[in-house]
Formats: sequence, C-alpha cells, structure tokens
Amino acid sequence: MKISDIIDQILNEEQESKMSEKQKKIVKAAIEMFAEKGFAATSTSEIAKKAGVAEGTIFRHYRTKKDLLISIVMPTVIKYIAPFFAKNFVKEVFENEHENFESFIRNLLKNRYEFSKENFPILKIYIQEVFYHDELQGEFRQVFLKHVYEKFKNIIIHFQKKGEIVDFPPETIVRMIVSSGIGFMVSRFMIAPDANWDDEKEIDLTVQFIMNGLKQNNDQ
Amino acid sequence: MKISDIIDQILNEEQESKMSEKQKKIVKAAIEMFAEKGFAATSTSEIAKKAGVAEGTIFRHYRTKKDLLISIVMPTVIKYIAPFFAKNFVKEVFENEHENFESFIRNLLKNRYEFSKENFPILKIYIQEVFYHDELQGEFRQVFLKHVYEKFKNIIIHFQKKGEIVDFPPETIVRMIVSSGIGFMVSRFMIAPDANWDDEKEIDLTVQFIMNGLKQNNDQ
Amino acid sequence: MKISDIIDQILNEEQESKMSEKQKKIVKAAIEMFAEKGFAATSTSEIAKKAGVAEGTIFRHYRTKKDLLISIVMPTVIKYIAPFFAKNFVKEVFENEHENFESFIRNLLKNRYEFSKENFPILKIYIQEVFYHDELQGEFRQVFLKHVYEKFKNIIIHFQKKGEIVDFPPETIVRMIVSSGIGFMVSRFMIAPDANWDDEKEIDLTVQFIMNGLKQNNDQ
Amino acid sequence: MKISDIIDQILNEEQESKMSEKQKKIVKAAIEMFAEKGFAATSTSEIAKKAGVAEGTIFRHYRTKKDLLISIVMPTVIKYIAPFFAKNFVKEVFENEHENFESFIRNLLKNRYEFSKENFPILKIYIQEVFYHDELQGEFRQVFLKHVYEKFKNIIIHFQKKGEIVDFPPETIVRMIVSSGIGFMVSRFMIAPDANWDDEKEIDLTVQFIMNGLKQNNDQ
DNA sequence: CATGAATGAGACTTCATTCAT
DNA sequence: GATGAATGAAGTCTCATTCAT
Repeated sequence: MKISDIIDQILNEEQESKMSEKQKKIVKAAIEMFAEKGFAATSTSEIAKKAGVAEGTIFRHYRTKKDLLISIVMPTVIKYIAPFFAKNFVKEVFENEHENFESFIRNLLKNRYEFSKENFPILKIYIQEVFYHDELQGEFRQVFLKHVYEKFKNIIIHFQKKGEIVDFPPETIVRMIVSSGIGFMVSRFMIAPDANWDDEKEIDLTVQFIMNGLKQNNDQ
Repeated sequence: MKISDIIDQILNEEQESKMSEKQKKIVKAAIEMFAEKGFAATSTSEIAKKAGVAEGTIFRHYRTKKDLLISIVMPTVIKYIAPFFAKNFVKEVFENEHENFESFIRNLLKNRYEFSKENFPILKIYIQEVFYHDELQGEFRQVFLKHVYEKFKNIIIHFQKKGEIVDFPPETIVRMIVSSGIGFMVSRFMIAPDANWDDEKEIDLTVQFIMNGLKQNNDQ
Repeated sequence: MKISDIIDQILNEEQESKMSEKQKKIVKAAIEMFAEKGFAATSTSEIAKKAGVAEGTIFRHYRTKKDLLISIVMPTVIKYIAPFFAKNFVKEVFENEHENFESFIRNLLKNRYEFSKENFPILKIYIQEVFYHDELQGEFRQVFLKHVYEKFKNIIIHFQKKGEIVDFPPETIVRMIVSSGIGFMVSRFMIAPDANWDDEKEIDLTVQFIMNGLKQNNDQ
Repeated sequence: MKISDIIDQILNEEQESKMSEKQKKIVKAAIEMFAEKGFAATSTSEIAKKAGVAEGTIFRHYRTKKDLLISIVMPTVIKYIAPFFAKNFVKEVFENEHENFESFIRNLLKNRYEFSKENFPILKIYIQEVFYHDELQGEFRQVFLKHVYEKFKNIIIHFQKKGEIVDFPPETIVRMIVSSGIGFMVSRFMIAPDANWDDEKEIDLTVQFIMNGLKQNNDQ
C-alpha cells in the first residue's frame, strides 16, 4: 500500500463506509488484539475467531498480516498529524494578530486529547510497532514527519520572534511540548487509564507548565 | 525468578562476572535482537546463531525464552530506579539545607541520563514489552513503583512547602518531570540517536524548562 | 474430550464416516505406529509421513498428540465394554430360564474375541498406555469400570445362588474369567499372532476350563 | 550386553554388591521412573536428578539409556524364570512319586508370587517394554522362552499321562495356567495394589480354580 | 465473496550423549 | 570416577498463507 493511496483514502474519508460488514469486524478484532498482545504475538486465527469470520477472509481483504496492521494504523496516525497539513494551520497562526502561543498550545493539546481519547488503541499499536516496521515509518518519516516538524518549528520561531517564548533551539522546544503532551496521553490512556482523572484540569495544568517553562524570563 | 532473587543479584552486583562466556554471548545477542526486532519477533535460533552457540545452550541457562527476557531486563530496570531506594536519597533532600529543587532535578536527570546512555537497548526493550508481559510488572508495579512514586511525591511536597515550586497536585508534577526526562531520553536514544546532540546543553535546557514550568509565580 | 461426548460419538456410530479422507489416514497411521513402537516413541512427523499428510494437518484435527491417542483409543475401549451397558444384558441373563452360566460365558468370549480380532491394535495400545495416562482412566475408571464390574459381579452372584458355580468371592471369579479371556486374546493376538491357531477350539477349551474351574463340586 | 554376560552376572549373583553407591542410586531412580512413566517418557536428566548424580555419571556406567533399561530388567526377568532352569526342577517332578500336580502348581504360584512381591516394579517395566524392544526378547525369546516353555510342557504331559489332568493340548494348558497366574499378579500389583488383599486365600483359590479347570473329568 | 482444510516452514523446547575439567 | 556445560538432532506444536469448493 503506497502512501499516496493512504492519503487518498483519508481525503476521501469514506474508507470505513466502503468496508463490508465482515471487514469492519476484522478491523475491530485486530485493533483489540494488537493493542492487547502486540502485533507479533497476535495470530491471524485469533483475529478471525474474534471477528467471527474464516481465516481466509482476512486474506481476501488484506494481502498479508502486516498489510492489515498498516491499513489499520496509518490512516489514524495520519489523521493525528493532519492538522499540521491543513492549509490554514500555519496561516492562521501567522496572520491572526490575536492568536497567541498559549491559545495555540491549548488548542493543540485539546484537539490531540480528544482525538486520542477516541483512537487510543490504534495510537498505542502505532507507538509500540513503529520502531520495528519500516513500513510504519518509511516515506512517512521522510515526507510527513519532516513536513510537520518543519511547520511546527516555524511556528515556534514565529513566537520566539514575537518575544513570547524563550530562546531555546526550536527543535528542543518542540521536543518539550511534545513530551509534555504525549506524557499526558500515555499516563492518561496507557499507564493508569482507570485512575480518577480530571482531564480538563490536567490539560490546563499541562498548558500552564509548558507556558511557564517556555516563558521569556526577563529577570533571568 | 522472584523479585527478591533479583534484588539479591543486584546487591551482589556480581551477576555478570558469574556468567560463563557463552552465557554472556547469549545475553549480548538477545539484547541486540530484542531491541532491534522486538521480543516476539526474535527467534531463539537467531539469538543462538548471533551468539555463536547451539540453540540448546540457551535453554540450559534460561528455562524459556521469556525467562531470558526477564533475566535481561529486570536487573537493569531495577537499577534504573534503585536510587530512589537508597536510604539517603530522601534523607539528603530533606536534611540538607543547601539542597534545592533545581539541584535535585539536575542530579536526577544527569544520573538517569548517564545510566540510559549505557543501558538504553535494555531500557528500550523494557519500555516496549512491559505492556504485554505481566511478569515485567508483577510485584514490581505494586511493590516498587509505589515505593518510588511515593518517595518522589514526598520530595515534591517538601519543596512545595518550602515555596520553591508551584502548587499543582504532586502526581501531576511527577508526571511532568518524568515526561520531560523520558521525552529527552527517547528522543536522544531512540528517535534520533544519530543526530548531532549537545547532551550537556539539552539536559541544562530541560532542567530550565522544568524549573520555570514549576516555579512558584508570585505574579500569578 | 468429555466422556459424554465420546458416548455420543459411539451411539451415533457415524464418527468414522464423518472423518475427512486425510483424517482417516492420520488415524490409520497413528494406530499402526502406536501399536508398533508405543505412544511416546512415535513421533508426529513419522505419523504424518506414513499418513501422507503434512505434520500440521495432524494438529488441525487433534489439539495435541495425546488428544490423538485418546480419540483413537477411547471409542474402541468403550465399545469393548459396551455390551455390559446394553439394557438387556443383565435382564436377559436374569429372566431367561434357559440361559445358563456356560452359554453366558461362551457368548462373552465369542463376542469379545470377534471384537478383538478386528480391533486388536487399538486394544493393545490401550493396554500399553493406560497405566501412564490418567486421561485413559479418568472418569472411565470411576464411572464405567465400576458400572461394568458391578453388573458382572451381579451376574456371578445370580449363578452362585442358582448353585451353578462355586462359592468364591465374586471379585475373584471375575478376575479368573477375565484373566482366562484376556490371556487367550493376548496369546492369540500379541504374543504369537503368527502361530497356527484353531480359534474355535481354543475358545471352546477356554470355556471348558472356566466352567470346570468354577463348577460347584459336590464331591469336594 | 550379551545374554551370556547376563547369565554370568546372575550366576555370580554379586552384581549388586559390585555396584558403587552412585550406581545403585541410579538404578533405583531409574526403576522408579520407568515404572511410573514408562521408558520412553523418562528422561535421563530426570533419573540423574532423582538419583542425585550428574547426568554424565549415568553414561559412565551405561553406554546408552537403553543399556540401562536392559541392565535393570533382564537379570530380574531371568531370575523370574530361573526355577525352570534349575537342574532338579523337572527331575524332582518326574522322580518324586509323592509330587502331584497340585503341589507343583501351588509351589509355582507361591514362588512366583513371593518373587513378584519384591520385584514388581521391574517386572512391570518388562511387561510394558518387551513388545517395543527387540533386545528384551532377542536371544531370550529363542533360547530361554523355548527352554522354559518346553520343560513346562513336558511336565504337563507327564501329569496328563498320569491321568491327573485333562487332555487339552499342552500349549493350551500352559496358557491357562500362566494366564491365571499372571492375571492374579497383575490384579494384585498393578490394577488394585491398594485393595484389601488376602493373598494366601487368593492364591489358594487360584490353585483350586486351575485344578478344577484342568481336572480329568471321568463323567465327561 | 467467503470458507476452512491443508500446508510446510519455523517456532520453542527437550533430550541423549559427549568431553574437557 | 564424577561432573555438568555444551551440543545439535529431533520433538511437538503454531502460524501465515493458499486454494479448491
């Protein structure tokens, strides 16, 4: 499956509705099992059983087991970073005088939180498997990540020039923001999903933490 | 392997020297392969071949493949959090008037950075596999994690009382610090190990970020 | 496989016809090899080769090698003792005035001889393996054996009351009859299957031996 | 190990005392395990562990695992049938006017019962394995069995001529006697060793059963 | 489209046996 | 004589994938 096909799928946005009933069941079952046991430790026969279909049916829809993984994971991952591709993403930040860094960060966290909430199993699978399968990086790493990363960096630089944030290397700042964000998601959905979370408050505190952490300190 | 045995091993600190030459080779090969391909996707025959021993030799030293994983990973993981168990860890923080939050954080990061630098493959394996194998949590989660977490929280509270850091819930602060730290390690050793890192500086910036992020803001 | 399922299979009597061609070949090959070399000394790869199927095919039909053993052996063993379960087995003996002990014994031996002739390899496997695998006794020992044994004993007692046979403990008489019968079968089919046997005559002599051995001796 | 060596061993009768302490432990452990799990299902490492010796030690005393089996089993089996070799065994029967068939049978059963009582585990191993290993039959079958069988048959013929027993084919009579005898031993020591046995009485009844079963019936 | 029996490569593991110490 | 680490062949079983129905 080429990356261009995947993008098409996403733009069309109709993938799911095009799926047959059986196919949906397969995807659902695969997500659950991959998230629970890992890709390599999940057998296609388990997926078939859980999905209530014959083993052969899986291979009618997906050439290989790895194809199934990629088909499940990539669309969601791409959606995850899609905002950075929106034409107006950077534009808005740059042209809107009232947009400040804090609202940018807050929006980012809230968006990604909402998305993660609905898609965490798939994101978990991605996080776990991305280091083992080139296909999950592949063109992605080069084409996409750079794209996103670059835009993100530009925004950082923009706010640094406006004097809103500290003068660390932009890459470092990206890392700090992303670490704080993903650190929250992982804690929230992987490590202690059953704890008593006040999500609104945690997001708010995380934003405060990032903002203070990156604030231009004149007294320093 | 019981957790008490593991602790003994670590205290004795002689484990490695007790290993036969072949055993060391097995462990070395296993670490490399597990880190590269993941536990489930690595076959014992690959490990044997890479280690230059017969496959049966692996099972003379480790009852099962999973035993091999555990024996490799747990000692290092325990060492990773061992500082929190040192009797003087909390004591020092509490009793030393000159100890402030910044030096505490800086020490923590530096220590864990040095350790990670030497042991990252193993830590990576742990991070990847901990969600799939109860044995990697087991008593650990209950006994150890709580222990460490609790002490960490107490230190946070200590500095909150001294007015050095902001009044967020201690758990949240722990998460922020750990996220920032692990975020650095993961970026440094997993995501872009080949980039041009100025480690000293990155640690310094990360400390600044955390300090500012948690500073008691009087003007707020 | 629960004993009730096995009974169902036997009652349906269609098991064999339900088997696929390959499955039949597997069973045939397994019987031959188990009988010749013993269960533990027969490898599944040998069975597969002899059956002309892939090794994996065996495990598609039988979860484990032991499952294969049980599936082969239990139905036949149960059929072997099934006559004792027939509703009219005891009834006939008790109610038919003309039925005497000799005709009872003669029928028993002839029936079991005919059955053994056709199924000896399987019975041999059972005899060899029953002492090593609890699954071959299991509910069997408790439920069935008692059942059969009890009925057999009742018949003995019946004929003892009629004065036809000697007053030994019924258990002892059962043992003598069974020993004589199985002794013949084992000699006939295991120890010297290639000798020149006049089966009719041997059965007849065995019946005479048992009858005389158990005859109520007035002159004693 | 050649059969002549075995005979020598037995004649010398000193085998056991020649064994080192370790060797005795090995033999003891092997007997227990072979009897419990069967030869093929018992591993040499299990034997070594149970015997408290190193695995290599077993192979210092016995070239192969099968050698161990043979060394354990054959001497006892030969002793089991040794009475038939005693020079005076047949002679006594033939020349002693007072010796009758009943006392012959009774002696036989009693002797073999006493011997079985002490050596049943080994005999059990033999019974279980003799059908799988040519070495356990080998020369034995040809040389020994025939020898014993022939002598036994001669004795039968002797008593038939004296009119004490019925005119069945001698082979058939041998089978009946042996079946009754072994049937008792197997019931006594294998099938229900824990039942409440009155051994004296059972032997007595078995002798009666055989005697009556084979008595020359003048009214027939 | 869907099925599921069949495959055979390869997974983990056990084992009898060897040999340097 | 005794040891036990090491071996590698062979064991049981799993798996992704194919294909005739």
